[in-house]
Amino acid sequence: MPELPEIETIKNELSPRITGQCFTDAVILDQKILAGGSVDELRDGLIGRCIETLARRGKYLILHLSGDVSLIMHLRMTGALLLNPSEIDSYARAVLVLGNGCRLVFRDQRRFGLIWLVDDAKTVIGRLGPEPLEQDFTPDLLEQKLSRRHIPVKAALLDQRIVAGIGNMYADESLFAAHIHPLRRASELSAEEVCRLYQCICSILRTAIECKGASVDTYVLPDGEAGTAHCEFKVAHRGGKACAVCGGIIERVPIQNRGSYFCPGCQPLCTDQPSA
DNA sequence: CTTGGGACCTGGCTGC
DNA sequence: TGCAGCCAGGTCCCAA
Repeated sequence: MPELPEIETIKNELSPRITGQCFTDAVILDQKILAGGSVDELRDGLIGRCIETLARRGKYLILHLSGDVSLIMHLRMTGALLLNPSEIDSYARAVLVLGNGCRLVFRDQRRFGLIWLVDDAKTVIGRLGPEPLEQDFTPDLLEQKLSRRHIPVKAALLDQRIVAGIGNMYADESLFAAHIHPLRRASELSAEEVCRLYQCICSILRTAIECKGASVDTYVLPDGEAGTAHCEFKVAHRGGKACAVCGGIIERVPIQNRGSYFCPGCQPLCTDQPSA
């Protein structure tokens, strides 16, 4: 699933290859990919505009275009952005053609991914919380936000208004690294625990970016290569397997209808019983 | 205001 | 072998 490290990787890989290029054509193969407006409106708004910069906000990829317009993409669960793929298969939803001949293909099995073309990016990303790897995200800010929420801390980490870009995989990995059970109430974490969680979130995300993302399910880099961040996973998608730290069996519990994986030995629900 | 649950979508897996 | 049913999950929307 593309989360912050995967989108950051896609941005980094695409940026040197498409910055400065103008759109010469846009073929929308599945109208459902458009978050608003018609196919003609998108084509009219896109063709002739140049890509000035690429940015990422949370799990959104933002292409700042000439004329103060932004093309925003969200890959949701199974989306991928491919640059000049050898084949355009039945899962291709949009093909964007650039002046240098490059074809940027939005591929998506489950048809949840979305594209916006807007004058003001804030209409799409305005509600997002702080960027976890930026300076304005601090342990104090995280503690302040978590203290008001009486939901499981795992659910709080998935709330993009609390912190942007964390999804199911990296929430599980961050909680494991911080030795915090995913069902602990967000508001009941100690200041020390929140600080630990903050450090683990930053560390887990940075490592995943260095690995160019986690290729579970359909995520690949724009050139079709796989990332390797999933090789570092300790609990995510490892239900029933042995914990590499304590040897216990990794369990799965549903939280907000999402599978949450954790090690009951390393992440005790009771805080007064230190882990092995 | 907060919280919880359903909808969206389809490939892959399980079980009969 | 065939098929029904369920699971995966990011975000939005609605109800309590």
